[in-house]
Amino acid sequence: MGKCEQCIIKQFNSLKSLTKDELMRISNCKTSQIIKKGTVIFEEGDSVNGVYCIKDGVCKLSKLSENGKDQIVKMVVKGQLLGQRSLISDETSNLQATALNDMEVCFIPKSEIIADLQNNPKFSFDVLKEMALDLKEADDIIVNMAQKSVRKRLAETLIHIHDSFGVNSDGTLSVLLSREDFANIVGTATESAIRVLSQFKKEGLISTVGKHIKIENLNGLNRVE
Amino acid sequence: MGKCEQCIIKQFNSLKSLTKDELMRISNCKTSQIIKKGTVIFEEGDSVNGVYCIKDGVCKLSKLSENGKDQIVKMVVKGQLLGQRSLISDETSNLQATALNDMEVCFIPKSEIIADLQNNPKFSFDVLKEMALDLKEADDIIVNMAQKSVRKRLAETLIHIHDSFGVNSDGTLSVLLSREDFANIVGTATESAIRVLSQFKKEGLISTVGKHIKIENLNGLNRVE
DNA sequence: TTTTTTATATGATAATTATCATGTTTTATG
DNA sequence: CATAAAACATGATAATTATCATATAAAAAA
Repeated sequence: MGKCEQCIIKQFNSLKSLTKDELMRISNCKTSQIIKKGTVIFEEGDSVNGVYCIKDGVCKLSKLSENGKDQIVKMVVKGQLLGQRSLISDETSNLQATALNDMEVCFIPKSEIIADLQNNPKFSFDVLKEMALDLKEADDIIVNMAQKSVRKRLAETLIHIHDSFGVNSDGTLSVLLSREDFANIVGTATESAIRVLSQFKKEGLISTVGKHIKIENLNGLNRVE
Repeated sequence: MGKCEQCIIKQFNSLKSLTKDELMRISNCKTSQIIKKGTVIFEEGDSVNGVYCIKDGVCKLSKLSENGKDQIVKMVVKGQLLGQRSLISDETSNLQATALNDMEVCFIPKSEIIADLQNNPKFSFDVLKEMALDLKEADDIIVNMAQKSVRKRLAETLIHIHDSFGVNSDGTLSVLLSREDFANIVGTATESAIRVLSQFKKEGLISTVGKHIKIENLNGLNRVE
């Protein structure tokens, strides 16, 4: 099993601010896991007793609404930490995490890392920074949900996935989502998401290779209202 | 001017975790301000160089959308801190803060308190906790915006204001909002908010005394779909 | 107080989005 | 491979919400 102090993934998240000693200690108690696509990593109400450092793959964070739909609130990708909030609060999770593809993660027990949050100000400040960024992004999503059309939100979602998570060698979006996932990000009915994507295709804004989506006209997508 | 170390307001926010020495130092550099209703405390793009401890009054945090509407993302009331994010990030504010009534605040310059965030783990952990709570609330709002009707959202907004901010002696909601504010919380057109409130009134769920709203049937409001 | 402005109210209509129905394609499974 | 299940697609229609128009009431300003 790899050693945290040598792992390059940590450069992309707050674990980079831990000292070598702290990393070595964590390395000894972490567990490395392979998580299959579709697996629920934790669900609403679970006590998440640690953080997951994502070495590979993507997962979605969602919350079940009373109408039975699963609203996706955020996607967490390779390099990022999952479950940071479990370190800060003793409450159970308010979100569900589900793997969107096969993932490789390291799980660090809360008991092992919580002291570092108290003792290493650089680390806690880093966590604070990430949380502040998450909050800013959440605020933006609220505004989008409240004020923009489904068409616009879906266009922005495609652009966001393109810009933040990148594309495969053939130009298709590297994060593969079902139409239902798109609907659950945008907050609309699955049929509506399908319809809008079909429309985008007709307009030449995107193309599809099987389930994979490729952005053909980024400027056009940006101009969608 | 009052002294922070003797001020009871701090019990309601993370400042309670500062030591007496830290509080005394802060007390010497803070400025006490009266902010008139309607005043913009800071706007999007401003660098907010410190935090406001709210001794009295309420303000709204909003973000201007491209369609010209001002989406209200959060309300900050007496006892809470405003502008915590300025301590963590050097970015300019992504939100505008506007006083909803006459406010009394203390402004603590960032330069004076930033070191405490680094040196006092109890304080920084407290800030972290509040940020985590804000994030959880923001996630909930995203789900509501995405999945619930205007009618439901407005009912929930009334209940939230009732439960979190309390009522006056006559039972009316203590936070006085215009119909436009309600629309901007719920993310709908002002006319729609007006219509739904009129409907609630007809149904006996609420009553109005001038601009003031009183919840007449809390269970009924809870049952709104 | 009178005037002007702003906020509230409500109708008519249009636009957006959801829901239901149904068919096709793709993917999983025996 | 055959068959079942899931995902995708699209039409028809209903429900929700926005927009525009206009009227009234309340608040602010002269």
